[in-house]
Order: sequence, then C-alpha cells, then structure tokens
Amino acid sequence: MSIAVRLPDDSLRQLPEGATGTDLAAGIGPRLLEAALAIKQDGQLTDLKAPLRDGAKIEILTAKNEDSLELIRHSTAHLLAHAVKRLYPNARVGIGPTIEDGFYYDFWVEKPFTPEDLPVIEAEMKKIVAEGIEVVREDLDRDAAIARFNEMGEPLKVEVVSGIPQGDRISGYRQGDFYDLCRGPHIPNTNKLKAFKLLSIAGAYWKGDEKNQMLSRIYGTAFHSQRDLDEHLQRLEEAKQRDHRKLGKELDLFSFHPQAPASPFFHPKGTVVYNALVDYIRELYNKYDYKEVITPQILDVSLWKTSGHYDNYAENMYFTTAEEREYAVKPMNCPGHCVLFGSTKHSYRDLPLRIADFGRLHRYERSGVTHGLTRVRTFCQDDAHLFCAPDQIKAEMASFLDLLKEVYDTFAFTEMRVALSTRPEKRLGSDEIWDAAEGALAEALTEAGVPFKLNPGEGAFYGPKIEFQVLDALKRPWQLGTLQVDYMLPERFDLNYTKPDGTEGRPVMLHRAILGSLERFFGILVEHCAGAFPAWLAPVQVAVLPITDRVAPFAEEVGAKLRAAGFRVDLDLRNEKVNAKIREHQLRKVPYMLVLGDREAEAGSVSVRHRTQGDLGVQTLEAFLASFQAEVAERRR
RNA sequence: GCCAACUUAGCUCAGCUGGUAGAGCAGCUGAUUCGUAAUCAGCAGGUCGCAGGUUCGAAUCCUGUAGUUGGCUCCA
Repeated sequence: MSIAVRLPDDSLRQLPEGATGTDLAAGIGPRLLEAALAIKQDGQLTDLKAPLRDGAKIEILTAKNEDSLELIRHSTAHLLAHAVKRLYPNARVGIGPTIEDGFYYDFWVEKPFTPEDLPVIEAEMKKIVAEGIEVVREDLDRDAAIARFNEMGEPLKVEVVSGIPQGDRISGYRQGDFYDLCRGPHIPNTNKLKAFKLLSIAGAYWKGDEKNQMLSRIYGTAFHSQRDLDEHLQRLEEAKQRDHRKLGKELDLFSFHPQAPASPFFHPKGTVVYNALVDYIRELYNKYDYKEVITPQILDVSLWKTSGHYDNYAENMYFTTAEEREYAVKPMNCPGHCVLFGSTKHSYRDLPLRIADFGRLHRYERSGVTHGLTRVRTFCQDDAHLFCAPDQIKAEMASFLDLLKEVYDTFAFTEMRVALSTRPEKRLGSDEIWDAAEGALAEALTEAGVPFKLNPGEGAFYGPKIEFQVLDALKRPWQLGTLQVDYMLPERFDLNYTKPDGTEGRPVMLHRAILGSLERFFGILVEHCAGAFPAWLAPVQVAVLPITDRVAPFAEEVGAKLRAAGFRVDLDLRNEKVNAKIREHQLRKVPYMLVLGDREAEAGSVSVRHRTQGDLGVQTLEAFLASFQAEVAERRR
C-alpha cells in the first residue's frame, strides 16, 4: 500500500503508507531535510514526524515560512523549561506560550529567579541544543496524563490537564528527560534552535488571577538566525533610546516628583508643546463646530451617584470633604456636561450639540500600574460629548472620522487600525436601539472606506464603541481615539429635547476623543518623532548663533524680529565657539539654526542650518521668515 | 495592590568581599572672539532616597518605608 501527497507545485509524490514529513523531506533532498521544521497538511500545521494523510496537500515549512517563527519560539519556550528543570529540579512548570516578539514560561519556584540566573539558564539551553535531542510527540489519555504529571510532581500541569474533558487524549512532547503537556507542533530536534535570548524576569499570577499564587516568569525571544535576533535586539535598543521618559529628561520637557506620584510636572519647554497640541485641537473644534466649556474640578458626590461612577468607579476616584459635604474630584467630564445640557431646555434644532472640555481629570491608579506619561494619575483629554438625536449618530460618526484622519495625518500617524466593539451580554437598552447604534457606526465606517475589526461582546454596557489605534514610527500600536455611544447617562440625568412634533425625546450621547489623554499622547508623540518635534511644535523653533561678540547686536535684532513674528527663539549669546553652539542645539533637536557672522551682519542676511538637512546656505532674513512661517502655519510634519 | 530589581553631585555613572565618596558633562569664575556637532584653565557642588538596626566602624549587611523600573492584575 502506498499513499500519494500533493506538493505546493502541484506535483504528486508516492510514499509508503505511514510515511512521515521527515520521509517526504528526505525523499526530496538532504538540504530540505536539514532545513525542514514542520509540515502543513491541507493547511494544518503538524509535526514533521507526523504521518502523512493520503491525498493531502503538503507544505514543508522551513525558516522561510512566516508560521515557522512561532514554532521556533514555542519550541524555545520548551527548551527554556527543559533547562530550568535541569538546573532547578524543584521548579514546577506552569505554562509557556508564544507572545508577540517572543515567548515566556512561568515557573513555580521557592525563590524567584534573578537576572543573574538568566545567563546560566541560557547556557544550559545552548547545551541542550548542542546535544541535539530529538523532540517526540507522546500522546496520553487524560487520566494517564494526570497520573504522569502527578508522578512528575507537577501540580500546575495536573490542574491544566484536569480542565480537559475526561476521555480526551492530550498531546505532549518529550525531549530527553523532559516531558511537557503541549498541543504542538514542535520542531523535530533541539538542534534546530539557533538564535534565542532570555530577556527579563517578572512575577505573574497563575492563570492571570491575582487571587492565585505568584509565579516567576521568564521572558525570551527566538529567531531563525542570529542576524534576525540581533536586529530585534537593536529595535529594542532603539525603543529604549526613544523612551519618552529618557527624552523628557534630556530635552527638559517634564519631570516626576515623589510629592505627587505619577503626576507629571511639565517644564516650560514641555508646556509649549502641550499647549500647541491643545491649540491645534481647539482650532479644529472651530472648524468642526464644537463648543468648548470649562467645568468644575470638584463636584458633589450626589452627581457621581446619579452618573453611576460612585457605584462603579469609586476605587479610581479621589474624594474630599468640606463643611461636612462630600465631594469627588472629577475622573471624567461627562457628568458635568450632562448637568450643563440638562440645565436648559433644548430643541431638536440645537442638536447635535458638541461640548468639548480640556478639563483636568484625576484618577487614582494602583501604584504598580503607572508608567511615565502613558499612565498617570492626572491628565486631560481632548474630550467632547456629542448630544444628538438617535438618527444623527451616523452623520456624527462620519464627521468625527474626518476630524480624526485630519489629526492623525498631521502627526504622521499613517497607519490606523479600527475596532468596533458590539453589545455585551450584560447591557442596557433594547435590541432595536443596539441594532441601530451598531449599524450606524458600522455603516459610517464602511462608507468612509475605513476597514475595521469586530470585537463582538466587547462593547460597554451602555453602548457600542469604536477604538482607533495608530502605529508609531517603530510600528508599535497605540490606542488613541475612541467613540462610544451612550444611552445610559442621558437616561440617568433625564436629559430631553423637544422633537419637531412637540413631544420630548431622549438624546444620545457620544463620548469621543482623538488624542485621548494629552499626557499619554505627548509621551507617544515624543517616541514617535524621537524628540525631534516638527517645527510647529518644537519648544525652541530657531536658535540664533552669533559667531563673535561683534555681531551680537545684529543677532539680537534678528532674534527680536523672529520673536515679533511669533516664533520661539533661543538667542545664544554665550561666549562659545559656533561648533559648540551648533552641537548643543542639534542635541536639543532645534529645527533651525541661524549662524551669524560679520558677512551676515554686513549684508543683513542669515546663514541657515537645518537640524537634519544641515547647512542650507545664506538667505535674506525675510526669505527665511517667509518659508519658515509657511512651514509652521501648515504644520508641516 | 502583587512579584522582582533599582535609588550615590543638576545629568550620566564609578565606588571589589563593611574602613568613612570619585569621574565626565552641566554650573560658576577667568582667559579666548574662534565660520556649521564639544576652546582652555580654575572653583564650587553629595547628611550616598528616607527611618531604624547590626558593627569599633555602614554608600556597602539586615528590617521597614517612599519613589521609580520590568512584569502580573487593571486601564486613557
């Protein structure tokens, strides 16, 4: 008996029955056999050593295939566990999945691992690779697996297997003296693992539940080649160089102090950027017909009880008391806006009413979760609430999309990912209302030609939401914008508007933000542009650098003219060589430097140097002013 | 909040197994007036996060505490 399988080039190959991927690869050629990592049978990933099915379409995976990278990482996770078990026989293994960019493995150990342990473990892993141990699949039925893991003293594995229905078979893999529960597939031999690195250690709750015990997790990554690994490590290094916390300090943008944990102090330079962001959004609010308001910081608890925050959000709120009356510092603007909306009578002609607010918010965050500017305890959002009639949702969504695209384009966030989260199990409102809301959002996205992903059941209980993600210069995703449909707050605050027929209607509220938190956006932007802000945002836009004291008066004149034209100027009159001045302003990423010597003073011209383009030559001050003015006015990237 | 690590001059960092603090840059002073990424010299600057403890003696060891960092849980 023999079987036939079809290769990707559509050719048929006859093999004896029971033949495996290894046999197939060997039959084709020794180099393929050497490179083969796994096979795909009719699109399904399996071990190289799995028996081939008659008539199946077979693809042999090598390092060239995308899918095989995950395979490598998964097998490296096993390799890690194998090494740990050799070095620390008392360690109990948890789970070891692949993640984006690598893998991790959790261990239950008496004493958590330390960074010094990593090189030792890594060396042991390399030893196991050098030993070239075969990786073989050994399936067991559930009860046998429980017995085996009990015998091995692996309670966590027993727990995992116990979750599998009785009678099912579980798959496992053995490499030498190490056996692990695993769905597979895996590479055929440990010697296929050539490039890996252990990166860090962290505590992690068993099954991600903080009520469970804390395990010691080791993170690592693996690639097909040392070159790919090096490249990845270099990307990590690049990310470190761009870290907004590092750049924030170096560029004198902001700082943090123990007196106000997780709450940024923006320095003059950072404040310039921050305000420029707000000014920009404000300008668009005019264009898109929003009304900006300023609302109180501290409001009576009764308001938060009405809004539902008191019951659902209290652990993130700050409270305060005065004259025996209890207040809360606002964590969100929406209840205040509801107060505003409800304070006067509204006609359908008033809708949509777009209320914007840059109010400062305070949210208590648990101490371990804060991070630089991206997760803070006080921030403000480019927040607005659109009060509209139910049939206006779609149009509002469409207009918001335009606004959003305009903004992201300005900041050179060229890639956007959109997700629509729909009704969850537990929700407010009738199915008809949800149908209409979800439909309106989806339609608006479709009509705008915006592709989106559906997250069924992920919506808020008060309405569906859309989340907008951008990719930064290092291709890292960040969620910035959001639009949430809310039926609950108008209900809770009993908001009404008079419809054309004279009856009262309930408005819908759309919560929306473009940049999200300004603090967070600031941090992301710093990393996105590596601290080199576009000219319109740069804290110092032009540095004026006289070469000698003789031209100081001329430099002051140039500086004054630039300032009069509305620019942020650093007039550098220090007794330093031009080279030193240039170097310093270059390191501070100042977009333009004007080098002024006797020649310029004589001719009334300026010698322009751009931070990336270098020496642009001499021009008249007027010419420079005009072109620079245009660059700033257009908010060129 | 949980696990782990870190905290030395304004910044970046040295300081081996405990013997009482050091560099570069920044700052200040002086000299130099020098055309596209660092001019030279001098001076000054720290109760080694904070509070206890061990010790003849602590930046170094122990305990507690604060902040930060990497994760977990949570989240803009």
